[in-house]
Amino acid sequence: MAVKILLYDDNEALRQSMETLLGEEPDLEFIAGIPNAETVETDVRELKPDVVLMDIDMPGVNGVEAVRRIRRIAPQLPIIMLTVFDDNENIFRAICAGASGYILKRYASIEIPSAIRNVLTGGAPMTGTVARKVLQMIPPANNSDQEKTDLSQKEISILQLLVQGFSYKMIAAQLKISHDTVRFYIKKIYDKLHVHSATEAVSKAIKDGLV
Amino acid sequence: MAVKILLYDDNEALRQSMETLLGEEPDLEFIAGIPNAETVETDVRELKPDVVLMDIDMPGVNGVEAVRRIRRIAPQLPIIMLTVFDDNENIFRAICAGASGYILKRYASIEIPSAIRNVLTGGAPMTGTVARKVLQMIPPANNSDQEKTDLSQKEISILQLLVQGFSYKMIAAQLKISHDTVRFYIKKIYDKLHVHSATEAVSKAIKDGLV
DNA sequence: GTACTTACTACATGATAATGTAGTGGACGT
DNA sequence: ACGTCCACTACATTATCATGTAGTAAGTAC
Repeated sequence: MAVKILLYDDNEALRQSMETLLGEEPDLEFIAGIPNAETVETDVRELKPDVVLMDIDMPGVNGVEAVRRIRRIAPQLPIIMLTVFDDNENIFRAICAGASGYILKRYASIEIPSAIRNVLTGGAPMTGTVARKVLQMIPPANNSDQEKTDLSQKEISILQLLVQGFSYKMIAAQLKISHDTVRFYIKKIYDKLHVHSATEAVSKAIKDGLV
Repeated sequence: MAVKILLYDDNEALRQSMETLLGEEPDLEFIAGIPNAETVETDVRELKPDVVLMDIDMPGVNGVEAVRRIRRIAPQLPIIMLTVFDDNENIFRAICAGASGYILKRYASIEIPSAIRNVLTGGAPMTGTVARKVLQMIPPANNSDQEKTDLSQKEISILQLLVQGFSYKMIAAQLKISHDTVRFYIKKIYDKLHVHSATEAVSKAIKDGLV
C-alpha cells in the first residue's frame, strides 16, 4: 500500500507541483493539499496520512503551531517541514514543536521523495545547512571543561534563593542566619563568579547551570 | 585539487577498505590512515587535511577526545565521526566536542563520499537514525509555554542589558535615554513578567528564553 | 478638535544592595 | 598553647533599586 501524504501549503502552485512530483512515485500517494492549517487536527484524524509535509510560513495557523497541534493527537506521525528560509529561529521552533525533518523548498523537488522514505524508516531528513544549524543548537558545552567554579553547599543554596528573586532579608529568614551573613556569602559568591551584582550572578548561575 | 582526507581508525582492515573506497573517487584523496590519535595535533598540522574521518572508539585517545584536540587548533576543519554504535551518549559527546557529521560504519561505504562532499559545502552529514537522535537532544521545550509575554523591542533590549548585569545608569548611557526612562521601562517589564526585582526578571528572562 | 494612547522625562522617598572593615568563637594542625 | 583558618555576626557608608505620582510631546482614533 502506498504511503499516504498530506501537504499543507498556502501556495497553490507549490501544491500542484508537489502533487505532480509525488504522482511520479509509485510508492507514494498524495492524498490532499490544504492551503491552511486551521483544521489540522480533524484533517489528520480523517485523512490518516502516513506523512505530513508542512509549510512553515502560512497565514493564520503557522506551520510550527500546526506541528504542535498534530503532536497532541499524533505523537509519532512523521512531519517534514518545508521552508524557504533556513533561519535558526524557525528551525529551532519547529524542532522544539516536534518536527521530524526540515527541508528547504528549493531542494524539495529532488529531496522530498527520499526524505519521505527516510523519515518512515526512522530517519530525520534535513537539508545539509539545516543539519549544521541543528548541531550548533546543541550546547557547545564543556569543551574547555570548566574549572567549574566550586561554590560551597551553602553558597549554592543562597545562590538558588537569589535566583528565585529572594531579597537578603528573605534569604536570611529562610536559612535562619543573619542578614549580614547572607551578605557575607553573597560577597564570596560574587568573588568566585567574578561579578559585581545580583543580576550578573543570577545570569551566570543559570547559564552555567550552577543551579 | 583533490580533497585531502585523513582517517583515524585502529582497525587495519577498515583503513584499507576506506583507502580503496576513496581511491575510486577522483575528487577525493586519501592522504593517510592512522591507527591512533595520540599525535592528532601534529598530524593535522603537518598533513593539512581538508576533512578528517574519525573512529569514535579507539584505544588510548578516543575519537571524542581527538575531536576536542583538533578543535583547539582547527576550529573549522570538518570532522566526520565513524562508529558502529548509534548510542545517544557517544553522539552527544561527539557533537558537543565539535564533530561536523556522524556516520554509522555499516553505511560508510555508500555514504562516505557524499558525506565528505556534503560537509565541505557546509552540511552536517548524518545517518538517518543519528539525525533523529540529534533532534531528540534538542529540548522538547516550550510547547505549552505560550501566552508569550510580549515585551516591546525596547523592553527586550533593556532586559538584555539587565541580564548582562548593567545598572540603570549604564543602561541609560548605552541606550542614550534618561535614567528615569530606564526605570519606567523596567517597571513595565516587571509588570509584564509579574516579578518585583531585577534578579527575578533576569531569572525569568533566561529561563523563558526571552533573551 | 477631543479623547486617548505611547514614549519619554522628572522628582521624591523608603528599601535594598554593594563594599569595606572588624570582631567572635570553634575547629584545625603542630 | 599558638597561630590561623572558617563560619558567622556586626556596623557604617554610599550607590542603586523599587515604587508612586505627575507632566510633556507626538501620534492615533473617531
